Amino acid sequence: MPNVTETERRHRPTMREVAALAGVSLKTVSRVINAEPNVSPDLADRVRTAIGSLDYRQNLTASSLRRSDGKTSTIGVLLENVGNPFSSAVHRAIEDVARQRGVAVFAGSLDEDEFRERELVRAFAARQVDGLIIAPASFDHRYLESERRSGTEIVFIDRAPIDFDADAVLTDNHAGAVLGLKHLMRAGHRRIGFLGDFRTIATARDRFAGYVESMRSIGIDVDEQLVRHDLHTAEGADAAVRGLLSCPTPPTAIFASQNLITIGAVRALHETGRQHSVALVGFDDIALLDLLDPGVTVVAQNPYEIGKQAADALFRRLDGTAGPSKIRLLQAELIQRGSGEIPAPERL
Amino acid sequence: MPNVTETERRHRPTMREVAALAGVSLKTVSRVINAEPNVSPDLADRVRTAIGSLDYRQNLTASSLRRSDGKTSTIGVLLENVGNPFSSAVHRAIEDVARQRGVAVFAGSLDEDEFRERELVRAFAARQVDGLIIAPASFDHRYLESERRSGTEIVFIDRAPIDFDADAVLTDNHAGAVLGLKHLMRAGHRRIGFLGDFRTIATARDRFAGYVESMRSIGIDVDEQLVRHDLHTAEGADAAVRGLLSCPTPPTAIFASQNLITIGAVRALHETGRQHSVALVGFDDIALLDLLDPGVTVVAQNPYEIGKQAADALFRRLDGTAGPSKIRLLQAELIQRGSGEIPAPERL
DNA sequence: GGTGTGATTGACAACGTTGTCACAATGTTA
DNA sequence: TAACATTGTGACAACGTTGTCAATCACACC
Repeated sequence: MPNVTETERRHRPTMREVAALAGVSLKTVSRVINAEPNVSPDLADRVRTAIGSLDYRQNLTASSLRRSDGKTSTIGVLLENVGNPFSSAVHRAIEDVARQRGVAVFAGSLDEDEFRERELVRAFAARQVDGLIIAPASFDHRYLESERRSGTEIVFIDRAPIDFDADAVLTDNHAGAVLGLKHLMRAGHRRIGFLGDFRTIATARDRFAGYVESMRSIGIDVDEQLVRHDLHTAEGADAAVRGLLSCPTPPTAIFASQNLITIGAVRALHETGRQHSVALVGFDDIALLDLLDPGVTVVAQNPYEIGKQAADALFRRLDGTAGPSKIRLLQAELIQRGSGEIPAPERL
Repeated sequence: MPNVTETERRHRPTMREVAALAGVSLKTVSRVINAEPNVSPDLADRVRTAIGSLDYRQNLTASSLRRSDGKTSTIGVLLENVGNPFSSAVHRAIEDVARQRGVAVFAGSLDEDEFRERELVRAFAARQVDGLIIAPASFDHRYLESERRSGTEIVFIDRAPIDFDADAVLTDNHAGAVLGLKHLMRAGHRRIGFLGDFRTIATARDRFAGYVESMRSIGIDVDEQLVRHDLHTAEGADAAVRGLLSCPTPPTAIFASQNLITIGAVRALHETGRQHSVALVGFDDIALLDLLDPGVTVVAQNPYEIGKQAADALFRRLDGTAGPSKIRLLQAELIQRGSGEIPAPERL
């Protein structure tokens, strides 16, 4: 086969070429492609034949530019990190819903970076997405007003919108933390360590608030020595747990409030041989936690459900549903596997 | 604040409006936005002020429609499943490379479905992506010729292109399997079970070929009783391992040739209490495998590196690099953690 | 036969942008 | 001073498509 020349190479067949080959007008081709009524069967056949022989593909960007509704059948998803298990489960759920509607999905990672968030919103908006699903890294979402004014629907996930009115699908982090802590307390624990993510993150603050409230509810004031904030990696959590365990009066149980933190905590407990004596409850489920010894008890969010509900909410808006914005609050679930049921040692 | 009316709502400001406000021509606005030379500073300032006060955003779809190169700064990524750890690590790597170039990334899951692959290629092509990175589910890639003819660059990952000439980034699955099996053999194992994915998948066949060759190399013909193909889920693998273990002459070691299969195998071994007596080597690494007891020895691919090299290759082509297509073959790495070092029992 | 109705078809403009070109103003050279 | 290059600017067409509208045709009705 001879080399394709540059001119041949760059060119996708256009409607005009299909029209010429079929011997009809441009508009008739458009009608066939968009399945508009009132095209005679023989012309339609000729058009379809021409489409087949040229291997014509519609240019959706030109189409949506011209269309009156301007819809591109494209949405953008902004996640913490497309590579982490939580985000990617959310992503998959959104894709499943979008797929049924022929909607393509842009995805991007924020890495807790506000600047990156705005950059991605801008990049997706410039590509005329119909809607955005955002797990925000920023703390002031007023900048999104101008996107919405221009017709982009927006749904928040995981973290609530701030100074901005929009639909959201969230987990009740406060209640989730309380669930985990009450469980540890039922096993007799009173000295419970808390491992938290960056306090700039609203969900981290909510989980800490749940911890504080649970402790207070049994008349215990929070002991600062048992609290480690601003952890964000497994390594940081590992070090934090080693620190807690070497306190003069170490905790008898640990509440690890995020998945990477749970991994770090598990590692520290295993490596110091304390996994059977110090109780542990994590937040967020991860594969294989059930196969550890002991299995790790967690308060599990349902990331797939978050993604699904967010996508449903977004498409409902895109279908024209009006009405006040709605926050959907999902409840986390306690999964008992052993580590959270380790009883507190006898009181001294 | 009064309600935004429908007309206000749908409308993004256009260059025309910016031009009117700044008192210049459309083309001058275009020049400022594209940083073309030869615009007087004061006009440029007026344009920038107008852009700011209208909160104008360029419409990239219109721009790329008009541009001579037709580039959209958008690529599409087709993965097994955006929600699984391997795919999502690849995805993240691609995003990181794309980000540096201001390129947005579409992602989609194939779930081993050829039809879905074609559907997604079509969906992304209709949106005028500049390039595609594909972990294919199909077995004949000639249908992609027409995409490439129209200027879309294509790079394959994980699985080689078939009847189609394109760049690819692959792991040497055959060598990887040999690596794992030789390791088990060094620990004295001769009866080694094999757990394989669908044989329709080329990588699964390669890994099995590595198993067969390794066994033959020490003079052992493959015992069909020790081989279980066409597993695709953890549950299937779990059942398969239970089956293997209840053979009259069960294997002393197991090679689990994929990540979900490894999870199922680990589960079966733990639940039957054989995790310390039957050796196990898995293919693909997963978080927490190191914390199990025993830790799970694996032959690890490097999904991030696959994604990174694929994106690099794609952008090199998009930058105009010609030349014959190139297959990059990455080597898998053995990570010893305990399960693969369990010695074979004394010969009878 | 005149008129209305609906189906079929195409010419044309427009979506928001950039490429091309023409033109005026200014500076530079012989 | 004439000729010419350079800079700055805008008018216009075009990218590939769809919305609008008008024209044509067949048919049915009074």
